[in-house]
Amino acid sequence: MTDSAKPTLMVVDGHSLAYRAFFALPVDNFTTKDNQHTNAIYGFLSMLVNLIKAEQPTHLAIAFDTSRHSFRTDEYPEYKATRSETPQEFRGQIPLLQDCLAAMSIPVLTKEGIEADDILATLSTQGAEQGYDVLVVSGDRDTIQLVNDEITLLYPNVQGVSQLKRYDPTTVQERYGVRPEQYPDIAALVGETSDNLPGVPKVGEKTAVKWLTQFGSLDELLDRADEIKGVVGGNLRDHIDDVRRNRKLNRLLRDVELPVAPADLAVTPIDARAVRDIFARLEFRTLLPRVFEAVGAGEVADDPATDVELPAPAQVTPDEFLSWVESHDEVALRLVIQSGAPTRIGVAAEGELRELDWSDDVASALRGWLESDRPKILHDAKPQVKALLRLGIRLSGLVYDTSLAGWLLRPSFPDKTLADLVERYLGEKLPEADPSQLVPETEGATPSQEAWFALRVAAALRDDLPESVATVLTDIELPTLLTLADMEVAGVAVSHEVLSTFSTELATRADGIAQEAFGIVGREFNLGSPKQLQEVLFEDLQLPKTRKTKTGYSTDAAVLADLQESHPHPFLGLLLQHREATKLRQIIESLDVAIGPDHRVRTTYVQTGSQTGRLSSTDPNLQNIPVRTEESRRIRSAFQVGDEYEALLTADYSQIEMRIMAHLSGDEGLIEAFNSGEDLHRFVGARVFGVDPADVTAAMRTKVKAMSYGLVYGLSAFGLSKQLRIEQSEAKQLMIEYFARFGAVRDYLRASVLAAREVGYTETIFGRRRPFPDLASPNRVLRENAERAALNAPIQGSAADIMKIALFHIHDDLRTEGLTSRVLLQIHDELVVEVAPGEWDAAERIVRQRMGDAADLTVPLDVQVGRGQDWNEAAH
DNA sequence: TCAAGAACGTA
DNA sequence: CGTACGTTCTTGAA
Repeated sequence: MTDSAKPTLMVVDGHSLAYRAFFALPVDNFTTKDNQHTNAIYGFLSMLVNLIKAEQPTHLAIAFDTSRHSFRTDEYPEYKATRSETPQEFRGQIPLLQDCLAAMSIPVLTKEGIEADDILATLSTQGAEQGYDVLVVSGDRDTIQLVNDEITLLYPNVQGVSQLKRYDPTTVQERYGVRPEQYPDIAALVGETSDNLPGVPKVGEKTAVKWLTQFGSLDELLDRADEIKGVVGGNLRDHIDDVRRNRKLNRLLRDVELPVAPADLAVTPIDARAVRDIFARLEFRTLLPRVFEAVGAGEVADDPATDVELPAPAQVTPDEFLSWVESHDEVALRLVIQSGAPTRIGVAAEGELRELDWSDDVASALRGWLESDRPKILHDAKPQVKALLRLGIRLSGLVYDTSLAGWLLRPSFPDKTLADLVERYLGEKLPEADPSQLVPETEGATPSQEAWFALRVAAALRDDLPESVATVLTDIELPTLLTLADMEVAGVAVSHEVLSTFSTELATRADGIAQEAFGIVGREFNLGSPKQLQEVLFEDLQLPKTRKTKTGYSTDAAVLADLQESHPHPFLGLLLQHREATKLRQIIESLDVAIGPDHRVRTTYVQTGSQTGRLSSTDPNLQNIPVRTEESRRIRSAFQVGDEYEALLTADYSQIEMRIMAHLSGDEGLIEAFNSGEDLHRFVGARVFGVDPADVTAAMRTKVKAMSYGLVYGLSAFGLSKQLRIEQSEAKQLMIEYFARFGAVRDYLRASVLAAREVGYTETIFGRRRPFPDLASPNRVLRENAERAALNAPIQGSAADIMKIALFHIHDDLRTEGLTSRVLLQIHDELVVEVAPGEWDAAERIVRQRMGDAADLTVPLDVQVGRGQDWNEAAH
């Protein structure tokens, strides 16, 4: 251990150690879901954490090479020339590693034309002179020359980076037989293959050490080279120039000009929030606590303060509560909800808190205020709005929802809870009771205290939210929230009878199929197990191996269809049928159990559930009810008009994304297509294939349709060919022809991604933003994924904006016109409305008008409306 | 008990 | 090697 009286300076060669980690750790275990390799980052950080813990450095820096080019390559172009290109998968990790280090407040040092080891040499020399114990951590043997009484080298073993060997002057002497400063002489004689520095032939470490001991120094040896006898003597004389060159190149620079001195490298507190963010992005879970432990809890700069002084809630009477809230312009409100009903209410404004238990008296005292436009700030308002709705109270004056604001600011990183936001935007800790303890040690925050936190988070978010995004919150998301609350409370009537009949049918059929399949295979097994299925397909039935997955070979529907074509086998068809039947049955079952006592199913729309601005639907998901096949639509026929209502109305936007594409790109051809009244794909097909619209064949239409939709997703020729099952060359030709007629579309898409790279985010027509840091990533896979998503985001996002605007306007119109009809479901581009007796015409008028006018585009928004007793019937 | 992966439903 | 979601099941590790 080091002398505790002296400060310890640790300097690390980031490049060489990360490179070793890169080869030591299997990449398969260290790849994020979006394909970023992280093995080098993980390995390096893991080693670093262990080092920090073991050595407790007071000063720390990591040095990196800037490029292959350095003053050494200037002098000797062949230097390191035989090294194979560092893999892209490695290089892509370096910037991310440096981001991690930045978050950990560890200085990263680089200098153009200088190698990391020269930086280490300079810093360690300075450190030793200035009275530090110095630890050099490097995987490069040249750093052995730095070792002295003050400077210790930690050098990784062959196995990797988990074990580091300590070299002080004694161990160097033992291992190499010379003093540390003589090591470069040995290396010069022996040569260094990895640096492409040839030494003297037939001279190894043994001989080199013997010579140096004999002659005392390298200069002396070279001067008296003719005294060496034999073949090696001749070799030495022949290669004297090489040896001199090697010695020159392997001397590390100790006087590099650096912007920092050892004293500037004092260990500083880490940025806990930044570390958490980047580790989450890299999907490091176990590393986080190790980092915090190594640096010591007290040294976490941003670690949320747990001892924030909370204002005390004042318990008041309902009347006092009311007069208090009425005396404040803007208050934060928090309702505690249990089993869907309020149990307690708290408010906060200007650092003061008021709260009380919920009761009928409270409800009647506060109803007026709750339903007034007096400004209210909530966190995750929807469940609270719903609880009030069930009591017949319609919350109004919702001016801010911190959950929505947090999501709008960072849609990719949903800070779900108030605690998350408090930590991120206030750097404090929201007191939470430990739910795992029956009698929690720590008291959770009271409702008014939570309101107080929400109030302050709202203030912080208002500062951070760009104006256009704030407009999206106020003009789109908040009205949408109130609409969704009504939709969720309403639910949709679903017939258990229709479902259970169908389910029984499917179960019988699936059993029959399974038995038949087992007969063919000759044994019974679990058809739902991909693993067992692979045995059957590729071993028992000897079918050719398919596309590889992480765990084996794919057996998905597309692959099975391909197999069926190339190697027809009755089992394959049965398997597909079995899958279909069991899948439908699953969906039916999950729907069936969700039916409430009033025969209605209530979903929850997650307003912060997507990165593009779309809604998502859970418990159950009503946005993925099957529709594609005739049979599966039987499930939709179970969604029926409720008692007291007359019909279901469905309304959907036709080709909304292509219309947005036409609007955003300004493509004359596409705009004409939509204004012509002609079927879009027929029109496009006519242009692309140079025929009359009437002569567009079904095949042509299919192709341009796939192309048009593919455009919105950033489709490649490869993907297009795969989907259409045509040659890649044909797909390529199709794309060429398409863009020849609709070139502005391509121009727009290119420009849009380029602009996103510049500003770092995409924007919808209405100003909703989505950040795309990866557009600048050196990792190709990551970057190209980001490019496709960035291409799609403004289009899908604008469509989502438009639908939300239409949705809440329809909702509001229905109410202001005093109608009972109500919106029940939103499925991205479709709405389902339950129409009360006698209200059909009014409802249809409102729906058509509001959907058609939701946005002012250069092309019309076309709306298809259907009517029926059930969802399936209404779709026509 | 949990997380990951495969598969598959929707727009 | 096409975007955005949620759910179900199996499997293997904890």
